[in-house]
Amino acid sequence: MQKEIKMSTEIEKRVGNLLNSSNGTSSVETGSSRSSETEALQSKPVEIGRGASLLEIDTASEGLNMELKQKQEKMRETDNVKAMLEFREKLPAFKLKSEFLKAVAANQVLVVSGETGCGKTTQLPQFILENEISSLRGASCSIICTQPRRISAISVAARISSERGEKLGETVGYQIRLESKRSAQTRLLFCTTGVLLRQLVQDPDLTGITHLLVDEIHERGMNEDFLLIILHDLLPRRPDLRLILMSATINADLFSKYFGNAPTIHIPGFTFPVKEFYLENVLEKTRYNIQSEFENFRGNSRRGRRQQESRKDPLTELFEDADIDALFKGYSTSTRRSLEAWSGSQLDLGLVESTVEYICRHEGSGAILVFLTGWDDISKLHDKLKVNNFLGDTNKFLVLPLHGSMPTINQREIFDRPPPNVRKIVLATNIAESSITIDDVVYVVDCGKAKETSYDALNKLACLLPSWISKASAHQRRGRAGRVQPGVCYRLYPKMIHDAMPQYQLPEMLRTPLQELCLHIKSLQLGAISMFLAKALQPPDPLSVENAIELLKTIGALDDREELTPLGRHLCTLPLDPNIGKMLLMGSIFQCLNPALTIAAALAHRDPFVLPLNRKEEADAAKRSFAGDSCSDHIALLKAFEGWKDAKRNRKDRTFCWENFLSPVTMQMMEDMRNQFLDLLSGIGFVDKSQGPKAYNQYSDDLEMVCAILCAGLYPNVVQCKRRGKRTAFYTKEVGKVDIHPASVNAGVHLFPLPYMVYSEKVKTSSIYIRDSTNISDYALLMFGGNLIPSKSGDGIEMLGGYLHFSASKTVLDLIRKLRGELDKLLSRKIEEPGLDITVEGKGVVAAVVELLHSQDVHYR
DNA sequence: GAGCACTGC
Repeated sequence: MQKEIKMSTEIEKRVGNLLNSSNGTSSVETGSSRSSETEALQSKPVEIGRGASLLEIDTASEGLNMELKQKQEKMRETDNVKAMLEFREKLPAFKLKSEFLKAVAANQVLVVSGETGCGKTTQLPQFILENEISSLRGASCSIICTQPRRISAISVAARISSERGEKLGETVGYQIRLESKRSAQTRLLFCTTGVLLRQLVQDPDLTGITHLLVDEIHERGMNEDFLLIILHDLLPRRPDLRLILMSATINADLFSKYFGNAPTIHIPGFTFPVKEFYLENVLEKTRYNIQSEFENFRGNSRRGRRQQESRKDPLTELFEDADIDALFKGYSTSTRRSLEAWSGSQLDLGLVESTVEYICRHEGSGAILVFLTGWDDISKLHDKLKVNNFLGDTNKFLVLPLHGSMPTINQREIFDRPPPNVRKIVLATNIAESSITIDDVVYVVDCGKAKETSYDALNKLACLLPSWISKASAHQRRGRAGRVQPGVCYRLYPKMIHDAMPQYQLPEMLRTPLQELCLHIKSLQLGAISMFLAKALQPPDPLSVENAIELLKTIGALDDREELTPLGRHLCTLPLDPNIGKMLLMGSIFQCLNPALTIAAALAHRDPFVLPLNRKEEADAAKRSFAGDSCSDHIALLKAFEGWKDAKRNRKDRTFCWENFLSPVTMQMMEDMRNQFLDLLSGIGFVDKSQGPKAYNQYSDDLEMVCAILCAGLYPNVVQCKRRGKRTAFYTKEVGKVDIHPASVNAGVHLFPLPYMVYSEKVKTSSIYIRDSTNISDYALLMFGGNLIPSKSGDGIEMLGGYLHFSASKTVLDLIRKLRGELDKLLSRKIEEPGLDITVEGKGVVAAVVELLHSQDVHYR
């Protein structure tokens, strides 16, 4: 589609005059649009600073060694610590203390496997600390233990401090993003894996660290897998460093092999037994009658179903091909009929409800935890339980939804024991599998599925689809029932399906886009990206790696030789997705600092808008009112934050959040992250804090400019809006037609003032959705999008590898090319020399760009 | 005509 750009002669004249008025830029080559970012940013590396290491160690002094030892021994005599010790001695880990310490002394790498409740996380790091201190090495030891989640870093550090009879932050501390409790005396530090990875940029050899424990590696998170590759390379350079890998029992051998058959210690678990039932047993107990969704089709319902649904997962197919009558001979007719009708691809909420009802009627007291896949299931089951009210008295039940985006997420009710005779029923997603632990759960109902991300490298598409969980996850879910007493787990899928489940989930590195990881690899100077990633425990698909590198080149972070450009080096210092980092930098450069900080914080963290169960329409309206007529989810986020800041000044922030369906915790996190970004921008010279906020916000209230900055950052995430009669259809280069996500402020809007959208997230679920979007103009794209390529016919401009075409009169084209050329020159100078004041140096160019952006609405309506 | 797994710097 050729897009014609009509510019009024008046605008043409005004923009031209402004451009020509700019300092010393009269000798512009008009055809030089290719000399933009990527090329111009290649020279002059930016120094990546070296700072202090995570634990600052005093030079080991004998006096301090003795002092630490005496203090430890003195504390052991206190009643408090004695009582703690009594408890600790009952943990399975305690019996292996000396074996563990011997193994640590004798081996550089040790793998410890242990089930939940064995005490490995709280005891093993503590054993090392105690041993070092009593061996008079307390002053020089420096133990780090990484955790995948912030909460566990804090809670484990707090637990160990109290077991030692100390205050948190003395010898035991923690450090997570934007929050730490540690001191000069801290010898054992719990941090998130992400914090350690950032620290590695400044201290690649982990100088001074004596012991490193990496916990929960069986989860196969991206950070943990990444860290293991780095450590694999680091160990030969640091023969004195001790590495202890901690994993659940399941796949300890894999890690041992990766580190040259490192010795393995196993610690038995310490939880109560949990009985398990599968679908066939549950049906026998509940007598629930599963109705086939294809009951209306002629003949065999299963065959009818198979004809209806073309592509199914192999597990579901496996069961549908099974001979039910032969396999389940001993079972009742009604169970067999239900098994015939059961569909593995669709959750039967009636079955879930009936199982919950069965537990309430026939089992003893104790909370029920139901694992479901998402918001929809939780909402529907919640309504069903409330409406059907199967046990008459609603006061006897406390039904609580537990979903990361629901406003109830921070309520204490979830953890509190309900009053006697009241049964707590928690309807949860995967969040209750490892992030949130509810102690009093005795019954688990597991639907066997979870929404899982995957990455389609061919279409460069992230997917979020419900799929069967792994045996490891099923085991973990079951274990949630046995924390305080023996429990029961009701699995709402046949045993046959369970037996066919994959042993483990695919590692995150194989399920996610890799651009942020690739940038991190470059910043740590770990060599060629694909060579480095090939060394992983399970290396990602080369095509995924290629896609990530290509994207980094497109946005100008890497050059043709895959080396960091000056822009790329700046992006390395920002803990953000490269596109969002670029948006932030561009915002600070073009005088939109406050909006850029806010939008970057909102996109990097979770969505501050909560999704309440019953007041969806109101929540939707609140979001739309923030967006006004901007046609932008990003502007809605910005306005919501600004409103919150105002409310906070008047101490009305709680009410403001409640009325506008915002999460107070997320808003606070956004504010803290903004401050961190501001510090980092100041560190690399883009912001001079002594200048005050006004110095960087000249265009912060200029909507066109803010949207242009979004375009600069989010490119090449561009959507074409095409009019189809009274509606608009949306297309991307990679996957063709897409839909606006129904939660977007742009959903249901039929006509847009401007011809393009930029977005930060595109996810395939039931359809391919653009989750957040901002409507932008041709001029925003021409000034801040990708490089301008002359079209083959010579009378236009192309972008996005020829996907977008623009045509205009020769004078207009020349003006656009000239202006863009000047803008790119200014930008590269600024990026090489962040202190440069573009309001002085590039006054004319910037003014001309602003003029052009403001004229955008004259040509599309 | 429709929908929002979960972490982390």
